[in-house]
Amino acid sequence: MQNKIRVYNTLTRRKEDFETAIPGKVTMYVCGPTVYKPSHVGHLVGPIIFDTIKRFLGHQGYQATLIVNITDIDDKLIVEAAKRKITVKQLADEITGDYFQCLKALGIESIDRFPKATEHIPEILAMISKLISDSHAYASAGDVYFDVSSDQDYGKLCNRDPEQLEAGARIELNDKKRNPGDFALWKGAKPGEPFWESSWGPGRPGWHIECSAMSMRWLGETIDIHGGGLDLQFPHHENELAQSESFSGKPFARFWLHNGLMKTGEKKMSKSEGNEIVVSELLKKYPAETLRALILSSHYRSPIEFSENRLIEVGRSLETFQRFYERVGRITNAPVTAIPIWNQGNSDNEELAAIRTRFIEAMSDDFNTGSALSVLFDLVTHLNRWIETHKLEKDKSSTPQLNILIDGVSILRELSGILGILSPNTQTKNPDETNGLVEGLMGLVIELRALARKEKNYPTADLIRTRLTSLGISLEDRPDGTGYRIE
RNA sequence: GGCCCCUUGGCCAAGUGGUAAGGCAGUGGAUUGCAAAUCCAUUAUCCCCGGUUCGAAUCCGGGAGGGGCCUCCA
Repeated sequence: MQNKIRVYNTLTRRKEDFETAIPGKVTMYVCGPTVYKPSHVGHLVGPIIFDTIKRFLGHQGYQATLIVNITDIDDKLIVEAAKRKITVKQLADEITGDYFQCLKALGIESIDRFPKATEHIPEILAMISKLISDSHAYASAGDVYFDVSSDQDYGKLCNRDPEQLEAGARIELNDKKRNPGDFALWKGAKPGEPFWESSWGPGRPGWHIECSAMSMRWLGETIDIHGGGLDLQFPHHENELAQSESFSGKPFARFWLHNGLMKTGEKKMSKSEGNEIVVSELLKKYPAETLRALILSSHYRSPIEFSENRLIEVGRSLETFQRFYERVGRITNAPVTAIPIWNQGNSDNEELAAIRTRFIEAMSDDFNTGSALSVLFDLVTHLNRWIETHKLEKDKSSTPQLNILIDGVSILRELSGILGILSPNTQTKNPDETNGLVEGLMGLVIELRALARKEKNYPTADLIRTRLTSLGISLEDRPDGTGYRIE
């Protein structure tokens, strides 16, 4: 029943058949944010993509579990909290709240758990202890380091020899380390810093160990999908992989998926570049679905150039769907949401079935959302053409043709739900529109204009329309009457 | 310096061996009193040079341009 899914695996650098450890189940771990500054657009790329992947896997019959961690203890948090004269906890809570709001706005509700580093200190300590006793790590003056030379495979994820890594020679010099490439599992606390007690003295976890500990705690020693931004491939994921497999002796993740990075002005968007677009600010100006659609319009491994122009362009393309929904609503005399989603695509109509198959195949090929989205445009064009060919706007009685339209809408709702976009009525409505006053006034104006048109008083009719346009209201004379849209 | 990736129409973007999806913008047509919306049509020497092949955007080699990682980063 399940379609064959192909996935690009960073570890092997090729597309592979997607097979999970337990048939029918998928465990997914995606690296989340370090919560010290509000989320920028780049931070949401991963969540949007992996949310979409989970939706699709669910649609294909998998039972998927998705976990995204929150890094709530880290040097950057300590610095930022000190700068703002608040505690690390206060800072983490505030920024985590911002992150959750962004996720909610973007329709990301599929994440099953958000484990926090600070809530997994016992697991982290246990893991470090075992790594030390297995000679994969060593304590050194209050710190604990992972011994890179103890791992034969080190470098396999990013396809590099340890010597090449050292050749970079930009690794921080630290005489507590045996090898320059060794990385901290535990960092001894300096005076005034937050700390947890440990056998090696007071301190805090290193950056990478939390993900290993939390991934294993919630999903087991081998997970199916480990995801994150391309910039995490090294050193973060390489180190996670090394310490996890040294710890368990088992493969840490079956598939490593890395999403491309958001760029602004040719450069990667990042806090350190100082070119980041804060999501909460952006969402004041643009619907969240537009941002989501922008990200899904290209392949997840490609870099995305962010600009407001792009966002406006995508928003414009999305209007086609909203207009279509309104058009269908007028034909069926009910909101389009009243049309159920059958989720099985068992339309008798061959053309609809073929379109649906194209979508599933696009998604099955390494989650090609851009290609899948184009299928949805084709579907709407097909259905608009269907409406015109069969004059469904003029003859609204129930006919086989109308039923096929409804089949098509059901499929559109089903498929767009996988991408998490194109939901009806999600465009921000003008609040005035809901209180009935505008509606009443518009009815009056349209009636007056209809009278003028009847008398062939076109200058007056056009004056009304032009003036409304300048107010941001467009009139549309349709076969079944005049309608209006507020921009 | 090392490792990796990208380059498709005005812009964005699918497409890994059989002669180019889709979106935005533009143009022409249908429709309309005129528009809008919708539909139809239309816009590509696939960065350059060479090679492999009956056949390449797709594979190989070289070149140019751009990006990522090697340090915190989604």
